[in-house]
Order: sequence, then structure tokens, then C-alpha cells
Amino acid sequence: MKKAGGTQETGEAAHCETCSVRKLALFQPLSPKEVVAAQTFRRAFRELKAGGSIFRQGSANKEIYTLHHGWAYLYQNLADGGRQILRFLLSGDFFGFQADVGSGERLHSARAITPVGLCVFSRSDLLEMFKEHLELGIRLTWMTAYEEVVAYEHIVSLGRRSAEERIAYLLLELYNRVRIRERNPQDIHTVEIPLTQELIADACGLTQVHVNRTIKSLERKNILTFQSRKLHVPDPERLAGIANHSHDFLITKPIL
Amino acid sequence: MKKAGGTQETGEAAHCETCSVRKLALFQPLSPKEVVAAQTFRRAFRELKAGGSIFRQGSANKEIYTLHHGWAYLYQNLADGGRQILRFLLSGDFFGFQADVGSGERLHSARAITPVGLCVFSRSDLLEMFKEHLELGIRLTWMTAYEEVVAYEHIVSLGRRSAEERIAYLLLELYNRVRIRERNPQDIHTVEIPLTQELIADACGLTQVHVNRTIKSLERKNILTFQSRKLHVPDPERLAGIANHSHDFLITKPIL
DNA sequence: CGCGCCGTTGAGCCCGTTCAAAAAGTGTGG
DNA sequence: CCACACTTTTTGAACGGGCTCAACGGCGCG
Repeated sequence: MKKAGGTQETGEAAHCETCSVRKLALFQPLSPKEVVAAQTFRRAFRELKAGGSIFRQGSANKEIYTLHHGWAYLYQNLADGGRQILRFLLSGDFFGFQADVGSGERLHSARAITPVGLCVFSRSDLLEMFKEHLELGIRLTWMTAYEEVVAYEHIVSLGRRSAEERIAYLLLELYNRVRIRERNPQDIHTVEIPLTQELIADACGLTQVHVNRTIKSLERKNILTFQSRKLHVPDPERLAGIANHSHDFLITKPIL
Repeated sequence: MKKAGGTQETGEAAHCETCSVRKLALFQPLSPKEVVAAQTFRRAFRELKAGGSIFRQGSANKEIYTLHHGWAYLYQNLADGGRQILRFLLSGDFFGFQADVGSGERLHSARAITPVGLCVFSRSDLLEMFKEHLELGIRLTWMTAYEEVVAYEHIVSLGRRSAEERIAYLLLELYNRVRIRERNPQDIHTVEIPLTQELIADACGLTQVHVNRTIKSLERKNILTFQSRKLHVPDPERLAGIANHSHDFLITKPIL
């Protein structure tokens, strides 16, 4: 029986010391000693096909992850069948660390958009990690607080921004997040974003149809083009101008 | 010159050991030794009048807080003058811990709804706190992760729930959060919620006018009444039934 | 070449907004 | 205790942003 989206466990993957995404991730400002420690806490390296499920709402809250490569997203399903995307995950992103809310179950699901590679850690190792490597614990806290700030930005978008503003904001955020991951970009103004209009809709709280109309409208105004997974932004400042933002966080200076 | 909403610093307030809200808060599962440690980290106890500003977007990100008594809220202003409430704060709630996003500035503001009392801690003490009292550090991490889960729930509301569902969800959440704070309630079905319809609107991403119409409609269906700051819910399960939720977190088993 | 997913476009509707005004609280000072 | 000011709630009427339903087109892939 073939598992949908296929999971593959391997022990093979670059060591943390030489990992190209490490400087983005949980283990960024660490000393060599702590990086080695991180390595020992890593329980597996797992690869999934595009569309594969990483974890599901209701499953046991036992693993935490760093996305080594590829794109994924965190989401939640509703009683009426709707879906809300909570966060897009890019290489180096840390995710799956959820407070224990009593049931020991996950409240959200995660799914791969492209093929992905995951560094898997065990939740039960956290206490030991805290005890033996304080810097790792502090870093974990910092990452979680950072995610909260990003979530608050998402709340602002959904609560108070128009469809055009939401989409402008999201695309600009993704544009910047992809850009800081590129070592030597050829074209500063173009980034690859492997999202369908439906995924954008589920993140922005809109319908796919209306996302299409809004993007088309932005294209007509020469603010951006988004075709065959390539986002082109001739003038990022102009895009920022229509995003109705109140500070520059995520828009001009994303950290992750 | 009188400061709007007046701030008052006092050293007077119950010691942490005897604090009635401690079991809700950052310091909940701690040993007596750690509670004493927490006490030593507390830099001030501050009281504000209703409507007073606790901190503002753009100010220095140097203090963190536990709300000792009263109601407050975290919010963000937008370029176009709009306002989005991110979180309502009740007694025992921990807030103001924000990741450093480079500028060292706060991205959000906080304001008192009723008169409030705040336990003030210094951000710069955190490192020492982590080092010397591991349990406090772990607890801080847990609280932050918990806040993230709550924020995700808010995202789901704003992105995918109708006005009626959002309001039902918010009122039910607040109903439960107030209830677990009451030691011996007289009337299980009635709680005091000092929010105006405008505050509810700014949290739910709606207009005050539409919040009014929606609440009136819920009252006509005998699902709840909300008059002169008293929320009455004859049948919480029935209210939950219209909230379009996908799990019971916050709706039937809030932790804070 | 055919199938399936994704993007595009149109027409009509509805939920929530906007603008406006009045009614009902709430607090304050005399 | 009343008068006055201000805040909050309530209600009406009209508008519009985004949704729904539906159909078609295009591109990738087997």
C-alpha cells in the first residue's frame, strides 16, 4: 500500500555543522559545541513528496521539526469543511512545537507543498536540552516568541485589511522571506513562490476566485506579476505602499 | 499635567507567595523556592486607571508583565487608522514578552479596559532567570507557545468564520476564561465581561454596528444575553454549536 | 491525446459596511 | 437630586466588496 504523499525516513543528510540552512534556523547563533549538541538531539531526517502530510490535527504532539528544504504549511480545518492556513513554512523554519493543552493532541495539521526534507526532534528531549544546553532553550523561546509576532501580523491582515491589502502584504512578506534565503540572486525582482491561488486564498481568508481577480488587478496596475509560480515585483516599495502596514516588520526586514 | 489614564507606581502588593492569581499565571507549577525567585525578579507593581496606556507601539521593548487584576488588551494600529485587537488580557495573564525583531521597538500597544494592577519584570533579567531558575525559563517558553496557539485560533476566526460564529466563539472563550477564575460562582451561567461592542468589533474584525445587530440576533434566538456588561449563557453547549469550531480548546477547556 | 488541476471570466446575490440619527446609559459637578 | 456632557447602544436605509455558482480555457503530465 502506497502512502499518500509518501514518507521516507533516512539517516542521511548533511550534518548540522555544515548545514546550509542552519544560519536561518533554530540553531543560528550557537557555538560549535551547541551545534554538535543539536545534532545529537536530531532523531531523524525525513523526506516527503509534494502534497504529503507531515502531521494531522488530533495526532500525538510528540515531534518538533525544522524544515530543511522545500515549502510546507500549517493549517486548521473547521467544522463546516473550511480550511485556514496559519503559516507558510520555508527552509530553515522551525515548527510543530505546540503548547500542551491538556489532551496531548495536535490542534493543527501540516502538509508539504513541494517535496520537503525535515529534521525531526523529539518533544520529550526538550527538558534535557534545556538543562544541558541553556542556549538552545533560550533560542527555542525566542523562536516561539517570534512566531507569535508573525501570527499577530496575520491577525491584523485578516481582521482589518482589504483583499488587495492582504494579498499585497502576503506576497511582499514571501518575497522578502525568499530573498533573504538566496545567496546570489540573478534577478533581485523575481522570486519563485510555489503557491496556487487556492493556497493564497486559504491563508488570506478569501476565495480562490477573488484572489485571482485581485492579483489580476494588481497586474493591471503594474505592481507585480505572478505567473507560473514566479512572483515579479518591479518596485517593492510601491507594493508596500498598498499593504496598509503600520511597521516594517516582515515587509522590509523579515528575520526568517 | 495629568497623564491620561494615570500611572501609579507602588511597591505595595501581595507577595507572590500569597498571590491569589499566581496559580493562573507564569508561576503556576513552581516550587516555593522558585516563587521566591520570581518575587525577586519583580521590579515594580503598577496601577493604572481604566483606559490607561500600558505601552505603545514604537516604545522600547524592555518590560514584561503579569496582569494582577482587571482587564486589558493588546492591539495594533494600522496606517489607515484602523485598529485590531490581538488579545484580551485577564487577571493572571502574562504579556509584553515580544521577540526582538531588530529595532528593539514594540510592534503592538496595550491598554487597560478597567482599572488594572501590573506586576512588572525586566526583560534584561530574563537571561539570568533562565540560568538560575530553569523551571521559570521552561514555564516562560510554555506560556509563549500557549499564546501562539491562542493566536492561531484567532486567525481561524477572522479568516473563516462568519460574524455570528466569531462573536459566539469570542464570547464563549471569554465566558470560560472568566469562569475558571471564579472561586465560588453564584450563577454559573452569568459572567461579567467589561467590554463595549466596539472592543468586540475591533477584536472580531467587524464594525460596532454589525456586532450590535449580531448580538441582538443571538438574543432573539435565546442563545445569550449581553447587557450592562453581564453575559448570560443559558446553554453553553448550544452556543458552542454555532461557533464552527474544530476542537474544544478554549471553548470548553481553556487553561488560562 | 486525454485527463486533471489550475487559472480566468461573467452574472447575480448577500453579508457586512457606511452614514446618519436617536435613544439609553453613565459619570460629574453644582 | 438634577442638569449636563459624553459614551455606548440601537435602529434604519442604501451601498458595495467579496462570495457563489457556473462555464471555459490552458497547461502539464501520463
